[in-house]
Amino acid sequence: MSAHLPDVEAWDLPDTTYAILGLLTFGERSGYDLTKLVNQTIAQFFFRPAKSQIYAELRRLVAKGYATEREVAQQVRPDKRLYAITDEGRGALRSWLDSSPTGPDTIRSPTLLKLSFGGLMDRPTLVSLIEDQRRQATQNLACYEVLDAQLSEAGLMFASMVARRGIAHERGAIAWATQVLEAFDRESDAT
Amino acid sequence: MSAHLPDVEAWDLPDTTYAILGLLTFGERSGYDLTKLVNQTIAQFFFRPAKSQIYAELRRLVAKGYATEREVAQQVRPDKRLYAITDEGRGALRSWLDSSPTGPDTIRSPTLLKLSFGGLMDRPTLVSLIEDQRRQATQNLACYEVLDAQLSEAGLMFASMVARRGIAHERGAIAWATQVLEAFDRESDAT
DNA sequence: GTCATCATGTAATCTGTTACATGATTTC
DNA sequence: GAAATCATGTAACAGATTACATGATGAC
Repeated sequence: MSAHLPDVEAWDLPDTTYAILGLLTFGERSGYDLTKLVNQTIAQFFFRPAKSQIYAELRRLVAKGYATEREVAQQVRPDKRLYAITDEGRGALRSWLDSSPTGPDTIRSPTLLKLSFGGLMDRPTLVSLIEDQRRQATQNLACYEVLDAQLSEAGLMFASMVARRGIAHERGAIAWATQVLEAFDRESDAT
Repeated sequence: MSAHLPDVEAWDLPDTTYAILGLLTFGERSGYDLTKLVNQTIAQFFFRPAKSQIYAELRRLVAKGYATEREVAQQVRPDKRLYAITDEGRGALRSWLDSSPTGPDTIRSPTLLKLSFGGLMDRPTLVSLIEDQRRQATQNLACYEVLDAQLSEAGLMFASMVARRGIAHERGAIAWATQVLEAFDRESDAT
């Protein structure tokens, strides 16, 4: 029974797939175009798939019927394949966007991992580990702030919100690093 | 020439490997023990390898000479293999800890990814996306705070520092979410 | 002229996740 | 006695990174 129901099915693809699908809503693109896009968009800061993966996702989108592929011959540049989102694809994207719950954020922090074993490090190394972290966060913060200003100005509200999450993140990192460094200072004094 | 120099070689293993190696400094453990350890230690919050990966890393550590393996027969429980760090392993761990630069933090945030395509969502869905995020962050914050208190009390300074990074992170998330929700409110009013 | 960069991608590898297996022991 | 948990892992698969390839064009 219910053989004519549209397959309820698989919106359970990896996030990466939907990211690419989402970018295709901006228009027909090649794998190369998309690679540049992800490296330029804010997507960059919290999500940066390798290009070979982008190509893999494009193949999958076509297989699923979420995008169409068409070959374009070029004389001076290598031939390319352009991908365009289909109505099916738009539908899938929408239902992913609407789906809930959304997965939790995950952080990979080599710094925190090293710090966990801080007992095995000597003090100067530890201090520079945290100082590096703070320096990096300070730089990132500056980038995000410039970006946010540009995006706001351009009226790209959502992109700007994402950039602001970056700002919040880096401020948190800086405050934390400062606190940790102070703790080290106090400890040294107490010796 | 220089055939007798000790292989300068590979401290360029994945962080996961060093994480396991680091845990082995607490003593001889089985894969099962380590699995529990990573799920209990603070490591949990920013780093949570699957157990099958832990077993894979243990095999690699043995192959590298960074750990030794010994089989222990048990009658009532299944037999097990215990792994112990070697001096070589301690050396490798140290040089990883001391090495710099440390890789940058990376964040995977499905919420931010969805928000990037916020233009395709309707307002209520967007709002609940952010509200969910804030709710989640609030819960995490509570966990971290309890944890930090316990760790501080126990004198586990480094673990406590890591927990505090979690606290900073979640506070940032909450502040950001609040700001975004206010922006949505203002927008609705302005209609 | 050499080297970087644009413009397109594929192939090989490796990391990480989910699913599978198994037998004893406690819990309800 | 059925269901959950302890205790120990392996196997299969999927996601992601790095390395490889190729030819033009612009920079120095």
